[in-house]
Amino acid sequence: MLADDHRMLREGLRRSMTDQGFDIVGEARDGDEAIRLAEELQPEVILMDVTMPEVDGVEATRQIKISYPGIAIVMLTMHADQEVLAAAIRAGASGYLVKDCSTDEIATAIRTVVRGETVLSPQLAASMLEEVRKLEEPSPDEERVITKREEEVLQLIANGCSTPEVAERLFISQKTVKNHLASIYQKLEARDRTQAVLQAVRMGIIHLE
Amino acid sequence: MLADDHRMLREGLRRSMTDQGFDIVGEARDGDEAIRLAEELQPEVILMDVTMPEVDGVEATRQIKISYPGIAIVMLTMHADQEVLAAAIRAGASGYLVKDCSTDEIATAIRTVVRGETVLSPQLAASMLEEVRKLEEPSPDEERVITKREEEVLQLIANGCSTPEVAERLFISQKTVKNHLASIYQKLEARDRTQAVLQAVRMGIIHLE
DNA sequence: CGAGAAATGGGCCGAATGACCTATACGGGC
DNA sequence: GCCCGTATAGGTCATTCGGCCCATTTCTCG
Repeated sequence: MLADDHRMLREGLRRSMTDQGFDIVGEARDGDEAIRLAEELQPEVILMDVTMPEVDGVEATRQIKISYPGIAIVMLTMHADQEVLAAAIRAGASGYLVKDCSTDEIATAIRTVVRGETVLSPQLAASMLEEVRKLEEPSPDEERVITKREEEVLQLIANGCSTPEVAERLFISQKTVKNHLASIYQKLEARDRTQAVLQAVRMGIIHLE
Repeated sequence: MLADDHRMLREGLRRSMTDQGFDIVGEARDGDEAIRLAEELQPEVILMDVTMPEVDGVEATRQIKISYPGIAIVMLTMHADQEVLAAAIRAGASGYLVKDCSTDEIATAIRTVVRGETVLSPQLAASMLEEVRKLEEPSPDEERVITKREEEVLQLIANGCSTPEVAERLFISQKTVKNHLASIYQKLEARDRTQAVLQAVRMGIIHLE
């Protein structure tokens, strides 16, 4: 079964999947219709676009999987987006392909998911890995709140240095360290070094070693 | 090409993959041999066990992919392990299957990876998602080092309380709070509250709100 | 050229902090 | 019954910490 809001894409998919030996039992133009048709037609596999009017593909997937866990759902998307990918698989999707893949690839994916396996486009597998890898730097830093020097001070404090030790390592006086800290407290709305460091970790400014 | 240190498994794979229409051009018994044979035979796909003598499958994958990015490598493993999965895909593996999957599933996986896509066993896709989801609770707490009371103190400190405030909230004296902190410092090898809280966060004892 | 930010530094002060010592009470386990 | 860990609490002390006042230099940007 197909679920996509673009007629041209649906027709293209229908033709190529039919050529590949699949039967298209129905087509939905939005998430609501996908849910209704899935119930009515009980397809083996649904090729579902992520972005659709009314109800998006992820939500439709969630609802269909609740009622009919046996229906395998392959999400199609225009762009490799880790967030959406995670949401889609959490919703129960068995596959996630970017739309520029070949009809052969889609056919292979369908054959894969009906066997209970999961298929990801390579770009998405990569981006998923990125997400796993970066447990740090979650924020691309909309704007640099903390200056370079302040960041150095913060990092040293996080690494276990006291004020005198930071001063020693940076070759500045304790007073300057305190001044930097005071500035940091203001910017991070912290009232002591502990809160400042925690806030900095949350914001991805500094990293736990 | 096959790479596995168990003869029985290699022979089983060779037979079933041959039945599925694939040609097995070579078999390796360890990671070193896999690297040498991959270079010599230039297989389209390698089915590679993760655990092998000499050089493990992940490292062999990395080295083969550096020299021959065109060779697709499907990792086989006994257990669903997120860490290894991440390492494997970072090393360049195109697929990651648990060994209890059917020969049909392996065949489908091979056909999928030669098309440039990525295949994950559903258990692994699930565990990968878990890893993404749980940005907290990374350690299952091998043993409870910190007592319940100490944990309460730590969490309050992490939430921004000073010693007097912790005392107030827990209805104990400041002195007791300090005693708990001193005990915590010993156990976490920290010398101040900042280090204690950071260490506790690293160990998953407390959570950033 | 002047405004403003960043980085450096000083002094003062009260509160918080951490190290060191002690002590009592309540559990459970050997 | 005794030991040990946990939780409670006290005291002393030097150090650190953070708030508040201030200043100088350098640099960039408009």
